[in-house]
Amino acid sequence: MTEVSAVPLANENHRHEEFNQMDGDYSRDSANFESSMEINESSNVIKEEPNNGSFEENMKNGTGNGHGPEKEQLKSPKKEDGYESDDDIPWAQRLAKAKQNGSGSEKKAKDKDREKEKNGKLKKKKKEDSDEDEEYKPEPKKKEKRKHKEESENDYSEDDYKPAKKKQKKDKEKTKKTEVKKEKKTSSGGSQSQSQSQTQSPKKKKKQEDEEDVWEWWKEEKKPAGVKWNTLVHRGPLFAPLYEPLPSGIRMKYDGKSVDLSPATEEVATFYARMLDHEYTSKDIFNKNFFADWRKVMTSKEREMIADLKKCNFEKMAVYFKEQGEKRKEMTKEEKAKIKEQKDEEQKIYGMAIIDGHRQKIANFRIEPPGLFRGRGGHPKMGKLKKRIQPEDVIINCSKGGDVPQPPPGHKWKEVRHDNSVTWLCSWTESVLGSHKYIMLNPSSKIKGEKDYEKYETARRLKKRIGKIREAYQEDWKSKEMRVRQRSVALYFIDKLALRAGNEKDTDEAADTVGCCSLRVEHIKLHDEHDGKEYVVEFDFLGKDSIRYHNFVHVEKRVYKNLKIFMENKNGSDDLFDRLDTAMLNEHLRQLMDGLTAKVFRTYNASITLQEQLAKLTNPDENVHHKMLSYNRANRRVAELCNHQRAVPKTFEKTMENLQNKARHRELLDSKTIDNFQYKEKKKEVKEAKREKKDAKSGTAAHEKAKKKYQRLKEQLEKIETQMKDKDENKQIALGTSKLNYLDPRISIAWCKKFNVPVEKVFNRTQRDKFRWAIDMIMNDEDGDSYEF
DNA sequence: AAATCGACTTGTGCGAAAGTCC
DNA sequence: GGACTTTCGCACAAGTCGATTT
Repeated sequence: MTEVSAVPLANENHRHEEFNQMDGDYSRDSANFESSMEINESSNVIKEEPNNGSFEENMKNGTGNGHGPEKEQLKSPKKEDGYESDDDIPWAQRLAKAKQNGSGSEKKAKDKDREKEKNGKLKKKKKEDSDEDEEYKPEPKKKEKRKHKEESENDYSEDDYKPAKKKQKKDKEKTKKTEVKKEKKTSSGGSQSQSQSQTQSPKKKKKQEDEEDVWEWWKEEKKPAGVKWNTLVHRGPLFAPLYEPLPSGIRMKYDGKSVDLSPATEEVATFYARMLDHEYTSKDIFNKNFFADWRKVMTSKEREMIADLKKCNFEKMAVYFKEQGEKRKEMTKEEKAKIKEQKDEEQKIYGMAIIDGHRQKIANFRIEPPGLFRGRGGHPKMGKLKKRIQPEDVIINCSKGGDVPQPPPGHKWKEVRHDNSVTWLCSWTESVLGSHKYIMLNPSSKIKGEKDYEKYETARRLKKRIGKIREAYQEDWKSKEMRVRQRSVALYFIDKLALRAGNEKDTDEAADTVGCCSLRVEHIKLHDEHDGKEYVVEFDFLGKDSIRYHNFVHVEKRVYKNLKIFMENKNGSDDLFDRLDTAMLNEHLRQLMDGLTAKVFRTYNASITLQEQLAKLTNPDENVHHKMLSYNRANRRVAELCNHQRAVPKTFEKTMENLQNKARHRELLDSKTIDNFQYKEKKKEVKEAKREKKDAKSGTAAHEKAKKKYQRLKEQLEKIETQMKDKDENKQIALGTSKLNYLDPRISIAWCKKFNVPVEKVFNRTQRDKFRWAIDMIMNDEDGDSYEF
């Protein structure tokens, strides 16, 4: 199951065609070009929001933010759609550059830029670079000059989204807005959100739509770059419940004897006890890390006594927790309802923030409880103690004024700040890796939604330029400069295989995983010929979350030869791209297109693949059920491309086993079980055939026969395999991640619209909340019909 | 100019809730 | 109505990428 077959995207030409064909879909209207120098300069000036009534009520004390009602935005020349030539560096960006260079004219700035580019190239030009088979000495360390200074502003100049088309419908839409509720409201009577005319499945309980207000931010003007909010009010984090010491009968044993531990020591012991039947506790690093950290919280007496983890017996604790778990399950309805009510209450109080006058859900308002760090893969820090977070560790970020959240009694915050250039509400430093953790808003919020929208807009812009970009990097395969060649080959992988960028990482701090730029020689194998294709690169490495990426990919001859060169005179543990890192790559990409980075390719290729596959697989005459099958298959192609396959879930295997046993006993075979039997049977046959083939003397007729049989059976097996795969398509591969993070929701929704599939079939409640902007844009806009499927 | 930091997105796994089956 | 499955949401780890520090 680990092997990823080469995805259909390998066919470059085909893809090119598709892109052009579908220009109308993944395209945009001419930019609504709002940026101006003034605004860029004063990006942190706080601007008063156009207020809606409830705002004041929510913000009882006003917000002494010192914001003035200034709202002048300089009109700048509208940029035409296009983006074709080299001259299309966004206007505002050029200005910024010009300023940096101390030159007033954008023209000059550009020239200077070109000069720099040239200089950089000349400087690098060495004798080593002759031609394709040049000899090149790998650098022991990658050290490349960064030639250009970064842009100082994130300007949104060129391709800001347009506020959705101003249609007359808008007024009607307005009525959909649910009331913004006051914080105080306790009357949670459910019957007031009748105005919701949304496509709601009738059987779904009216899930009290009272929480979040519908903020149609995509119809509003955008804030100047860098300003994330004008007012932000929230209640701070909800801390983990305090530790409750175990009942006196429940004790750990050391060396066979029950021991009383101090509360702190006991607490940490319970973390371990809870994980006893997890694989983690069998790992040396885990135990070593745990024990070291545990000892740190022990009293000196305890430390003296407890010297060996192996002599610790947590069994009694573990059993106790299991019992508690059982008890929880067996609680009465009333008890359960009570707990739920409590949770809802917490959600109401802590789970909401008011941002620019709108109530928005918070994603993770509960502070992570203490526990043992569960790193993935071979993480060097696994088992370390994740300490309890106290108010004194927490930084609060919110509006100035009286609505600053109060710390729990007897405590104070680490800091309260009012930084509207960031989106987080609270932050703290986590104790294992020392990295930052944040409380942020839910994906349905404006702040997240807008960012998501921008992401897909960038991907759309890439669509228009991808042809040229591909031409350019293919040209670079022949470059005299090794650094350029490496860059172009890496980019090719990122584009073709949707690899991640691959930042360097510290192996003392994290598991040894790689992405494109950090690939090492040992991660690829070159096959002059494989499976009937020539120039095949075999990738085999651990990527994010230590998920294996294993793929055989046919590549162009030039790429193949380049790889050979890159690998010359290197050890397996040497970097494949020794003259490249993500910073350089992204800097190059930024020069090709505003906002372009490595990850945009993943978004773009995922989205275009979905659209392409939907076009190919959808049959308008089929029923909704079949159409959904097609949709899921298209989605699955994307998941394959992104390598979002999860190991066959344990539950799935178990299910199969159970089914089989049942079936045997009751002779009641359902189709799933039959498939599974067939499959296993066939597999056995194949194995046998293989052995027969092996046993038969080569050259003899028997051998030939066995070989044929083997081939035939193998094919049959493959057929069954794919059939099963189809049936269980949604279980073998995790579609969720690509659906949530890579697929432009507008494609899915436009597809629904065109083929009369209810959106609810494709997106569940949460997803619809997250993608409300897209649903609105497509469903209420004739643009929605311009997608070609 | 590299190393580190900070903020944010992407990813998996797990537990609870919801659904299904007998 | 209880046992088992499947789905969903959340927790939180692990990436990306630009900014800041050294």
